Amino acid sequence: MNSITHNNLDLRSILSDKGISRTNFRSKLVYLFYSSNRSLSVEEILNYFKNSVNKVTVYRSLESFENKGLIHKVPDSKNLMRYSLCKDECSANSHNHNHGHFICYECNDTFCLDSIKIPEITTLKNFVIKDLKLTMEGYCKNCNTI
Amino acid sequence: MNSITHNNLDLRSILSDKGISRTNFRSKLVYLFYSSNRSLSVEEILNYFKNSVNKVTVYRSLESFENKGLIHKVPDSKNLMRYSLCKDECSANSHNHNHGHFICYECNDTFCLDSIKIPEITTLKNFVIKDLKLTMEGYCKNCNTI
DNA sequence: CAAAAAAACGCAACTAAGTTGCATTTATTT
DNA sequence: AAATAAATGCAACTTAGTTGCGTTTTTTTG
Repeated sequence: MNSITHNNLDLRSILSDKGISRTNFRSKLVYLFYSSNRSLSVEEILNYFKNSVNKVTVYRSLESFENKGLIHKVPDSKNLMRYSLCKDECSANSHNHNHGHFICYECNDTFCLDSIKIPEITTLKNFVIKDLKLTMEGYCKNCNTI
Repeated sequence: MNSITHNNLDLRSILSDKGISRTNFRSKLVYLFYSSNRSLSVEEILNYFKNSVNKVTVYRSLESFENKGLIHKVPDSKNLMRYSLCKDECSANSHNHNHGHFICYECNDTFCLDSIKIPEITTLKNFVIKDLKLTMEGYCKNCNTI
């Protein structure tokens, strides 16, 4: 029992492949991201692990995951940070998130909206764009009770 | 000397028109927004007023300005909140920010990019979009030293 | 495989942004 | 001008996130 899988993915080899140390906690954390398939906040992660892990470890693991191109940050308008799995085209050197995010006010879930392409920015002469985010907030398809 | 003007705008009547109390501090704050014509953080506002105003007052004034459709928040990826003047089409009931923002890593200034229109979102069935933000970060035309 | 090196971990203490309650002052309404 | 409503300042608090350091775990290397 030395491998954790999800949809035929060996999650522990994902850590190795990305150059992330395969500690007990990090293996469980990457499994949590893949199996829940939703964005997570630090608070949610701490609740999930029922305080069996220190918040410092969570912050440092998320930082490492982000640096190695495994997850990316999605800040919401209330200044709460959420973390979401990257698509394949992300790596340590370049995050490519050319799609929108939707954050639900009710359930706090984040949806990566691949269908919404962000237009190429060609009108910004002499600006160097390092990061680009299209963020929507409101009520998602599950929480929209109108 | 009972009016503060900027580019023929009577800034104090702007407060009255929006239904915001015309206190000493709020008059100065709205003048600061119009005259600097850039986004501001709470820290920058406190520095500008050299601690002659309490941070609680700053937060509550900004909250009031936002509720009345005078300014809007622009969160950056480091979870630092910035505040920026609204365009005319904003009111207490609806903020319409159908344009992108650019935040400079170097000078922290925020640029409202009216030239970049955000495409209409038509593909999100059963999602209720309450807020939409296109945010870019990098180096602005003044700080881009390449 | 064992030793050495590097990285991750937990703890405690800290920082910084933002909030709350309440008494006082200032603005607005009548 | 008096009554009412809103804004302000203060102190204390909350919450997210950070830092330093000694210990444990993982990875590298011979």
